[in-house]
Amino acid sequence: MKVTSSIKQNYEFRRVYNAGKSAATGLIVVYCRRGLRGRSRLGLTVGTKVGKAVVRNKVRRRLKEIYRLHEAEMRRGFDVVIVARVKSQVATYQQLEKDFLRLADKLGLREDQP
RNA sequence: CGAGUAAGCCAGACAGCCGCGUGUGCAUGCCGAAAGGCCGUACACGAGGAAAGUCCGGGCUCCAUAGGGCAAGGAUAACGGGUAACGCCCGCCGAAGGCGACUUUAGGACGAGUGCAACAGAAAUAUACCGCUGACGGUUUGCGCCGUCAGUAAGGGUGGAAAGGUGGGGUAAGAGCCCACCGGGCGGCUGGGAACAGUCCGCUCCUGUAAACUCUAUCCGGAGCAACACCGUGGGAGGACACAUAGGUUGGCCCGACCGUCCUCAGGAGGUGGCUUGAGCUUUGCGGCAACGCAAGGCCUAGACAGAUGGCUGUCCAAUACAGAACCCGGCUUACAGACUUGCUCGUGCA
RNA sequence: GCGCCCGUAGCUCAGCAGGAUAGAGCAUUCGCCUCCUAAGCGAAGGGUCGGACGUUCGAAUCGUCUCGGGCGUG
Repeated sequence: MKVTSSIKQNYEFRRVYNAGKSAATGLIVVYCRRGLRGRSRLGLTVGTKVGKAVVRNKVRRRLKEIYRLHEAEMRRGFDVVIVARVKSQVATYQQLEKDFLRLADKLGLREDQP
C-alpha cells in the first residue's frame, strides 16, 4: 500500500476509538480520525469472538484487500480503524466490500465520485 | 461379486491479472558523519497431517548443587527388545470379544497391616433365626410336644459375595473329616531367553475392593525463549572527589531558571541476537519377524514480531473437510469432506 | 508459556473420603385465604448431575480422555 502505513500500538487504537468518528453495520465498525498530513494509516481489529485463527485470518485478509483496492479513492491524512464484528465470519467478500464503501461514504472518507 | 478387517498414501490441480513476507543480486533515488535504513526492480523460496489440545518425554538456557544418600511429593506397573528419552513403538504371554481375518486390555501385591461392604438377611468375615441330631428334665399309656445344655453350615430364604465347586464315603446329625474329579494360589520338576505353559509331584492359604489407605520395584532438582546474552536515554543504589556568598548549564552580559562531578552495580521502555543444519529429509544396500540400526550417495525445505498465502476470472472435478508455524524435536490424544493403493478373512457363483 | 478453578431443576447454590428416594431458596402451575391483587399457608410438576469410556455388586461422588466457561501470572 503506497500511502498507507499500519497502526500498531494500543494507545493509537485507543486514541482513534475515543476521539474519532464512527459508523457501523452488522458486519463491521469503522472509526476514523484526522491524523498526519498526507499519510493515511489503517488499523484492523479482529477479536477472538469472531472465530478461530483461520477464520480471523480470513476476515482480516479480506478487509485488508478491500482497503487496498479502494485506497486510491480515499482521502488522505486519516487514521482509519476497521473492527470486525462476529457476523463477519459468515459474510462474503462482496458483502464486506459493500458495507465498507457505504460506511466510508457516510464518514466522508472517499473522494467525491465523478 | 458382496460383506468385513488391517496397513499405507494424498489433503484439489492448471492458467491469467492485482497484492504480501524472507533471502540474494542489480540500481543507485532519498535520509544519515558513519554503520546502516527507506524506496524501486529481477529471481528463488514461503504453514499442517494434525501446525490444534498442551497430556507425556527430551534438546537448549539460566538458577540451585563438592559428591552421594534419606525423607516428602509425584509418576509408572506382565515379559523381551527399540530409542536420546518416554506413560511411546515393536514383538510376545495372559485375559476378554469375534465363524474368521483381527480387535481391546491401568495387566504387581488384599498369604504384611488397616479400612469399607448401604438395604435385605439370623449372621458380612464373623454368625446358630428356622431346621437337623444327641443328652438330661417335664408331660403323655404311647406316638409326640415343651424346656435346658451341647453338636451341626447338609436344607430354607436374603444378597454382588454366606468359608472353593460336584459326586461318594462317613456320621447321632453333619462338616476337606476322608476319597475322586475340577477351579484358583504357593513351592518344586520339565519346556522356554523371559513373562508363561504343562493329562507331573507336594502343600491345603481360598468373599470382594488397592481407579481405598498402603506395600513392593523402577524413575523424577527447579524454572522456562516473555528463558537467556549484548546495547541501553531518563531515573535508582553504592563508592571516590568537591565542600558552597563555590562551581557548572542556558546567555554576549545582568536578572531569572535549572543542576553537584566522575566511577562501579543492577536494570524499566526500546533495539539486536537467541531463530533455524537438525536425535533433519531422501535413495540404495546390509542386519533384524518387527520397532529400528549400520554403511555409502544425494538434498537444504517458513522464520514473522499487530505477526506473511488473499481477491477476481476461466478450465477439469461429484465435492472440497478439519484447520494457520511463533525456540526446536520424539510421541500421545482429539477434529476431519473425500480420493487412491496393498495384504488378509468370510460368504456366494462359475471354470 | 506456566498455573488454577467451575459445569447438578428455568435461575442461584447444597450434596463429592461411593450406598442407591439427588435436596434448598427463588421462579412456574394448582388449591386455600381475600370483594380482587399482593403477602401468607398447602400441594404438584420440572434433572439421564456437560459428554464418552472404565473401576466397582453399586458412580453426581473414584480414574482416564474430551467439550464448554472463567480466573491468576510473567
